[in-house]
Amino acid sequence: MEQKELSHYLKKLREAVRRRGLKHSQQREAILKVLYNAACHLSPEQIHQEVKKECGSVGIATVYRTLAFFEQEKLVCTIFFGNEGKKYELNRGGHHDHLICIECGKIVEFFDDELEKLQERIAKDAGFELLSHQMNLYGRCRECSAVSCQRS
Amino acid sequence: MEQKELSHYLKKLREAVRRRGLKHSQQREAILKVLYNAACHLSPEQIHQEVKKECGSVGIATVYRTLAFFEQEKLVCTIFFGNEGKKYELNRGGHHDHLICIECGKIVEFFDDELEKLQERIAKDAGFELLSHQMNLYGRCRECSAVSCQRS
DNA sequence: TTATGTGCAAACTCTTTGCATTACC
DNA sequence: GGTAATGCAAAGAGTTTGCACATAA
Repeated sequence: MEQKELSHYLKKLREAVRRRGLKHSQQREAILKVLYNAACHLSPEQIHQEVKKECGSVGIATVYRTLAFFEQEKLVCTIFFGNEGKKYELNRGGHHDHLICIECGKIVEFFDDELEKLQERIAKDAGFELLSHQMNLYGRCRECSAVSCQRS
Repeated sequence: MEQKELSHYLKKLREAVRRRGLKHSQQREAILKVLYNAACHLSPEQIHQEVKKECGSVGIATVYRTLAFFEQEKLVCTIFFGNEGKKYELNRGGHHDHLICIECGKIVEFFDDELEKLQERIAKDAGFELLSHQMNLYGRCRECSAVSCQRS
């Protein structure tokens, strides 16, 4: 999948703001930048920390309000990671699912076409019109498996 | 899958209690009964309501402590339903996943062998030792799809 | 009798809301 | 200038913890 530039997402944000008759704000752009630069999925608290580095004083309330707005506008994807709660990532257009290491917390993204088709079939068989899904696979990554072998 | 009786699960509970050198308690059995009789996945608050009907005064703290214990002992399965938070169901032994209607909240359980195998393959390809997974499919059920057709 | 289990209330975490002030158009 | 956006603090929801008392072994 081709990497899009930050300006692409800033443009989408400005369009969404205009469409809804809202006003531009520095904070929304700053939060979008943080999400763009993030290597992984961030919690609201983590986003708050990052945005403060860039934008001085930013309230956590603004982070929550902005994330809710981004979610509605599909600028971000929300993922629930078990006990770790909601996390956010920039919606770069490519749907994917997650493998999560229960030892070190590493998250690996993957996409599997066969899986997507299978889900469609399952939903159809149950009479459901499928809109979205979330699949998390929990396990031990290669490194952590190796470590636990050494221990035992 | 054959339906097991309540006594089967009570026995498992008593074994777990003995194994850990703990003491029997009425509240734990009452909570187990509630889970056994539940038609669907219950939130801690719902479990609390049900247990109070049967057992007079039961603290919400006891419900949380007991659910944590049941979870460790694999007597219950925990499911995260998006914004609705953690829910619990008795572990009846048969793993399954969930289809969730975003209109009416209906939850349909399903099991698909092909899906299980596919997950194993995906995890293996990524070097993960798969321990568990959760897959939720979100969509509109047959009834709700029909209603929204009428509206439009 | 002694350790575990419980209920209650307080504490804590995460998230949302009200309101005065600031920033955008 | 008018309206939306923000920061702060307070309020809520959900969950956990401390402690005195109750209860099982």
